[in-house]
Amino acid sequence: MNTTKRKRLEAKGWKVGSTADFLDLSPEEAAYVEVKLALSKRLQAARRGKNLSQEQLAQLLKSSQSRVAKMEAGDPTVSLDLLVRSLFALGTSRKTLARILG
Amino acid sequence: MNTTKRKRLEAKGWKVGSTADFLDLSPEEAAYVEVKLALSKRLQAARRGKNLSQEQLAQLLKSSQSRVAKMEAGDPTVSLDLLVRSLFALGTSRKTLARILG
DNA sequence: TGACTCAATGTCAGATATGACATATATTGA
DNA sequence: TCAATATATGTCATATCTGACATTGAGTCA
Repeated sequence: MNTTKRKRLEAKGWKVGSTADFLDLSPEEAAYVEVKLALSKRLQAARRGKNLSQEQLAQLLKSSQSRVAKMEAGDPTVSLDLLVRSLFALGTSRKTLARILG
Repeated sequence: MNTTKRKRLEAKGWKVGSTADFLDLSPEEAAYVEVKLALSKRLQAARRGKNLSQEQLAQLLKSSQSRVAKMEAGDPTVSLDLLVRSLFALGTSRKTLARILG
């Protein structure tokens, strides 16, 4: 996805609405965004399920509270890599990861 | 994963061997690497299945032949984001993606 | 009220990924 | 064999992501 489109999404606040809202996204781009959002949600759920604060999770990940917040908010500057590694760090299995995506 | 570990992996040529070879990887790191490798393999299979050269795929992705080669080789400098977006660009569905991971 | 914890958001310097390019090494077909 | 074509590998400037920090606001409890 190019930067232009990202900024547009960012401006629109694509973290909150349903993915169907995002106009003029190619199917590939939409799928990619959906995947990221699904992982975001799951990350938050996993963290809450373990009764961890964002700060605590940040320590576990050797990251920062603000980045955790951005991960959970579906911020466009958060990579899939970081989301996936964070989920693994929380004990999510490959199988579960697959379930999230499918 | 930190750079140090990455470089070690890179030096060892972690693209070729089985993932079990990679000593002293935490379970999370191993899972992450395995996921990337699985996607790499699938990308190459998908490309070949469509009888596309790396150069042709690169054009489709607006990337370059060398980066496609690195994606397929499981090069550590290739992000999950790029792999996933590339698979989507080749028509892979979310469901299929999930199957690759699970 | 005020002190405290948690989470959201903006910014930025440094780290990492990227496309592009050069070049080397297959692989293929005549 | 030769010459195309395909793929691998190294490098680099630029783009993007990252952790860290500051700040804000919301919620809780006494």
